[in-house]
Amino acid sequence: MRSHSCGELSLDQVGQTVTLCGWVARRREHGEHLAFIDLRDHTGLVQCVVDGAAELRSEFVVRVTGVLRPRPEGTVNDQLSTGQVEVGECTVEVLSAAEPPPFPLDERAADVDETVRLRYRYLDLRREDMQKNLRTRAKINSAIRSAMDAQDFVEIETPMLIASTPEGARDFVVPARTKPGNFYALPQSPQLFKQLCMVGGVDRYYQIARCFRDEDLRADRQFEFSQLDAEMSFASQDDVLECITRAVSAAVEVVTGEGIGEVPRMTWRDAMDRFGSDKPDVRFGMELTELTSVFAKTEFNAFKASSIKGICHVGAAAETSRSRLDELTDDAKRWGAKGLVWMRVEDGEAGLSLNSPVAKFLSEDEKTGILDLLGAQAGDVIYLVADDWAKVCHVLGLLRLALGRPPVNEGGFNFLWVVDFPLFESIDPVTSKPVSAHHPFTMPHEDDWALLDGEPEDLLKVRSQAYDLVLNGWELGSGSVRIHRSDIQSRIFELLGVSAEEAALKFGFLLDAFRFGAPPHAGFAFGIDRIVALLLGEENIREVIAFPKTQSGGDPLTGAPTPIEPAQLEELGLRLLPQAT
RNA sequence: GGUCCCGUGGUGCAGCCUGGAGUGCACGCCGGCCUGUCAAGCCGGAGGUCGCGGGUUCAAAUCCCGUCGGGACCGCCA
Repeated sequence: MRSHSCGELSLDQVGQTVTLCGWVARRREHGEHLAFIDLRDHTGLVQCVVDGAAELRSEFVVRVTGVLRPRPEGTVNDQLSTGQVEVGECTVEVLSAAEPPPFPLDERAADVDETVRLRYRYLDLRREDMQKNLRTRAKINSAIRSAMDAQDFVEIETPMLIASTPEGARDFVVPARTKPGNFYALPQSPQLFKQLCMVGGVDRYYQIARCFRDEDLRADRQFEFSQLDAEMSFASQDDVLECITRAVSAAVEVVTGEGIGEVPRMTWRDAMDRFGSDKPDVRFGMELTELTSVFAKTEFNAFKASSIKGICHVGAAAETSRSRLDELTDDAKRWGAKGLVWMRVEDGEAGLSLNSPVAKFLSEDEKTGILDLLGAQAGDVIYLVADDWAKVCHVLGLLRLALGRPPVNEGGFNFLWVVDFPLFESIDPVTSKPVSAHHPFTMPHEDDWALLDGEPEDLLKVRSQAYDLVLNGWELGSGSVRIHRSDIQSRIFELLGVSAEEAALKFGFLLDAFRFGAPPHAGFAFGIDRIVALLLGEENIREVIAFPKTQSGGDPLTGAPTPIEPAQLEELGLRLLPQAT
């Protein structure tokens, strides 16, 4: 049907008769007998010179046959990769007429209401940006698969219709026609199946898996998403990090032409202390500074707290108005702080001085301590939060991002392994049982096994062999060394307050499997949508998903979700509640 | 569950604060002119339930309340 693609044409093919197929991207008429058509396919644009174009309109699908020739002197277009040439002596066959598109299919589409783009996603996808994103995603998937194959991982597909488990995120649920009143769940991840693969002697498993979580959507979260899911037998944490780093490196190489070297590591504790986040964006400084000891004997009631930290926004005093400071204070309160103390650093008669509503409550030693530890200079703005350690880190971490985070496409690709996550994230105030930070099959750090028999506060100090991969402040994925010893697993369930009966009910098949000879194993999973978005400089994963959903979980193109017929409900043994109709 | 922002011809915006005739700009669309343009140019034209509902008012795109849709975020996402 065609001899060439539009974007591949260059001076090399001059003189050849070419047949091209594509869409009319633009038409420039110069009277009855001269017009220019920009013909577009997935490879790009090329200019066709035609004898009148009255019958052609935007987005008509045409086949053009003509002779490729150099453009006349002075008409070369440097903006276009095919700008040296044009197709002349054209005959044009209309393969499909088209209505005018509802929005411009060029770079201006970036400003169009996203709902409109999604309603006409098939038009949106014709755009160069979207073509690039889809094709880059495909290449990244391919590179990741190659990297995993080369490391002897076996690609295995796991079921999409599985048993629901109460742990973790809210499940998407599918009614079972053959067993009315029962339900399948869509997998939140293939977690249990990949561990069963290890028991099954697979040794190394991987899959680019579709996963489903019925939780509120965000710029970096959809109901359904893809992850590289992997699991290794007879492997340590270091083995996993090395293998995953190779896959990530292959993905990066698709976009930058270069792989990544060793990925730096940071402990969870350091990440929280210095950046106030378990997924620190290390593209910029403004680190949290520990100030608790400065206020050990303070007279200022608001600072009589177990933890005080501060951040210094260098040189920001001039640009930070009083109303902006009030906004930031409101933000801090929304994030859970009791308040936010701000201080403008100014030149005073005797060195630096602090301009702040609370300055009068602070001693000279305290003021000096703040300035010294933060290394503040005149013109800086200092923010302080006092509360318990976790709250202080959380609030200042969010404040740091609000004040200093660079645009998504700046600062390069700063991968980071965050290691030594705590095994338990908190003690439930009602049951006084610890709550798993990762999942209950995560292996505690060997050095901390003794703490498992200690007091509740000791439990919170237990580190796990769990690790996250972070890129520019986005959590790309997480993994852990799994518990393969039944004595340790029993102890963890005991601590979590999960009875043997309950464990058997929820995870019995896995625990059964482990009784038949489970190899030590460890694994990881990272989000494809996220890594592709970041590598392409997109701040929203919808830009790298062909048919994404809106924040409320709808699809403007198909109208999903929709009601179903009463007969369908009947067959499934379901009846709707009055408020659902 | 919560906070904030947005909604005006097909598209992007201005108008709203300070109420006074659907007013304006750019693109697109339709028609005409135009033989070297490339977001072609020039001339003319069509195109509107100001998201929806209610309230205040002599009068509402504009003020108030509610609601729907979209977006960002907190919670949530083992």
